[in-house]
Order: sequence, then structure tokens, then C-alpha cells
Amino acid sequence: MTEIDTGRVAARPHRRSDATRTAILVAARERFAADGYDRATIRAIAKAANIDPSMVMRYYGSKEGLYAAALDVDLRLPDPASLDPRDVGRVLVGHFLDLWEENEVLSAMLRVGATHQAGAERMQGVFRDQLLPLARQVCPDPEQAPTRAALIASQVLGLALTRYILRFPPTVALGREEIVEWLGPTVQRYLTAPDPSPHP
Amino acid sequence: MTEIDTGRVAARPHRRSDATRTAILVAARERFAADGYDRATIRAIAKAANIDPSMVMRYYGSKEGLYAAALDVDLRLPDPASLDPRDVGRVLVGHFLDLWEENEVLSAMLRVGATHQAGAERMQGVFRDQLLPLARQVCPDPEQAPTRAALIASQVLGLALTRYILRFPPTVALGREEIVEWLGPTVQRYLTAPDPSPHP
DNA sequence: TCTGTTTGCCAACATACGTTGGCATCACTG
DNA sequence: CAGTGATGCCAACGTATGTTGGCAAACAGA
Repeated sequence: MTEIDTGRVAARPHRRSDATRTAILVAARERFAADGYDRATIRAIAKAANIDPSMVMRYYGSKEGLYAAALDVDLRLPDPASLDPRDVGRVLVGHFLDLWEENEVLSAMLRVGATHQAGAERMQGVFRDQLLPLARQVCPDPEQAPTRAALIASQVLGLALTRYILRFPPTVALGREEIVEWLGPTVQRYLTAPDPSPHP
Repeated sequence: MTEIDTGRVAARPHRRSDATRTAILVAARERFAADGYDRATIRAIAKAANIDPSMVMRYYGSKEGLYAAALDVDLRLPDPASLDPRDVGRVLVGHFLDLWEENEVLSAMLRVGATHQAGAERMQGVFRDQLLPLARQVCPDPEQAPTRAALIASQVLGLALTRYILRFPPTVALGREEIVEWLGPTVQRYLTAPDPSPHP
């Protein structure tokens, strides 16, 4: 009911409240990233956006609606066809690092995903719609793509968890290049290596 | 005030309330693991333990105190001296999988650590006091132990995150042996491989 | 048996939360 | 300039939370 457009086709409704709306989204990402779902209260978000809590309800319907509007993620994964196949691992790791440093959306998604069902499903969606297709395109047997994409997710999310959420000191101290050199080959192997043979 | 012993040295105070006390701890782990810190309410924990919420306060002082009492973790890491050095990676991965399946303490710690400061510090403590010493003992240059232990933590926690918390379907579908064969070599490399050389 | 402590529950507190409805004010359309 | 909708704030609702104090019953030691 709040999202009907103002009459014209769909081109730039140009609502006077757009500034407020985006201020709310920015503050929401900030609070979700710092505190997770439950402690990121609508009142705190509103205060950070310098508006009244009731505006959040008017523009986004509910806290769940706000979460849904604030946290959609486009990983902007590179097209693997344009890459040296032996470099994919390193490039991916570097790309993910850039994404995590660039803004707090991913931190917010991870913090919320850890305790909130909708957040976990949101992350499953990002995985399924963005990382998995890339794996299907690159890895030798497309039937293994889900497994391989999941392994990559485990390593990349694990690094983000220890570096940006739990803030393990040695992980925080690592430089970008070090991380790329350590994790790149791992991701490369998960993506392109033949099945690991059972141990003797 | 609640934890003074009953007079004797320290040998078995034998309080009649011990059953209640452990029931509270069990219920607390259960709720923390399922809901994280904020949504695991003292009332819900008390209901799961079939006692009154005020008992939780009496025996553990506060919700923070309950968390501190409920979630201490002993990883029981194997002594690397007793292992074939080329098997350490696989053994460690298998051991961590057993720990995660064995009970819900680690799930609780991870869910709480993602949104709660004290939880994150608790995980840092486990890392520092248990995983890092093992790395110091095994990896070639002990000065690199923090980095290498942190890398292992990132991979192992990342798997746990995607498998037990976010429940990515492909990760959940993996069998124990598959995980060991995929992650074992990764952990082995993080632990014992020479520095990765910068890419040309 | 009498006395003091422990165990447990009940009722209540202060606070914080998401959410709602009403009422001004501003901007635009006719 | 009149009027209609959008924008914003205020006050309040119902509910839930962590936490507290008091009181009854069960137990332990003399």
C-alpha cells in the first residue's frame, strides 16, 4: 500500500521523501551490521537517520519489510569467461575482499543470518542465484557445481566471519595480498580440481 | 554471592539444587544454539528447564552470568606429536566435525558470537588458548603460528557456519568423508605449507 | 523436635520494544 | 487562492524483557 507509484509509468516517481527513505536504509544497514537483527531497534535506526520511528513503519511497513528493503546484495561476480582459468581463485578472493571492505551490507547480512531465519534464507538466495551459476560455468562437471560453490562459500564466509565479525586479531592483521595468496589456491582447488581421492 | 562454597575445602558441595542447576545449563545451551543471545530469553530457558525464571537469576546472577557458565568449550584437540604429520589436516577436520555434531555448544557459541560482544571474545579465547598452541607446535616457523591457526579457523568455522547455522543445502548434504577429503588438504596446507609465493 | 538455611514459585517492577492513529505542516495541482 | 495529498512528529497502545523481593514448603543440623 505504501509502494504504489505516483501516476506516471514507472520512471522516477520523484517523491519528496526519497532523501528520508534512503537515510533510513543507510542507517538500517549500519545498525544491522553493527548489532544484528534484534538489537538493531527501529528506534535506534530512526535516531541514526534523524527521523521519527513511525516514518520507518510508514515507508517500509514493518521491521521485516525494512530488513528486506535494506539488504539486497549484488555480488557483481566477474564473468569467468574473461579470466585466465588458472587465476579464477585469486580473482574471486580479491573480489570478495573488496566487497566486504566496500560497505557494510555483507556484514549486516551475515550478522542477521546467524540468528534470524529470514536472514539465513537471504544468504541462501545470494549463494544460489549468484555464486552457484558461476561455479556451474567454470567447474569441470556441472553436476558438482553445488558442492564446489558451497565449499567456496564456506572458505570465503569463514574468512569474513573471523575477520569482520569475530575480529580474530591474526585475521584482522592480514593484508589483502596475503589473504589472496593463501585463499586463492584453496578456492581454485574447490572450483577446478578433480575429486579428492579417498585417503589410503 | 551465590557461589560461595559450603564450608569444606572444595570437594563436592553437594547442593540439593544441582539437578536444577544443570537443567538450566542444558536448556540454556539449547536455546542459545537455536536462537542466539537476544531471542534466547530467560523465560524461555526457564520453561525448557521446568523451573521458574527467578531461579536462573538466583543461581547465575544475570543473563550474562548464565551465558558465561553455560558456554565453556574444550575442543579436546589431539596431540599432534602422536599423529602422522601428513595426516594432521584430515584428522583435525574430522575432529571438528565430531565436535559440532556431538552437542550444541559450538552452535550456541557461534550464534551468540555473531551478534554479542562477549560471545565473540569467548570465541577468540578458545582460538587463542586451544587452536593456536597446536599450530605453534606443528607449523614450521612458530612465528607464523597465529596466521596459520587463523586460516584454519576461517575454513573450519566457515564450514560450520554454512552447514549448521545458515544450512546451505549443498553443504548440509555433504557426507563426513567428503568434507574430510575436501577440507583436509586445505587445513594441511594452511598448517604446514611454505609461504605462498606472490603471484607472477 | 526446634532452628536456620536452602529451594522454589508468585507477583511485580521498570524498561524497552514494534506498532498505530491523530494532528499539524509543507508542497503541489486546479 | 483553495484544496488535496504527502511528509513528519507526538503520544500512546499492548506486549515482552531482565530483574527483584517476599513468602511457603522442604530439608539439614542441633
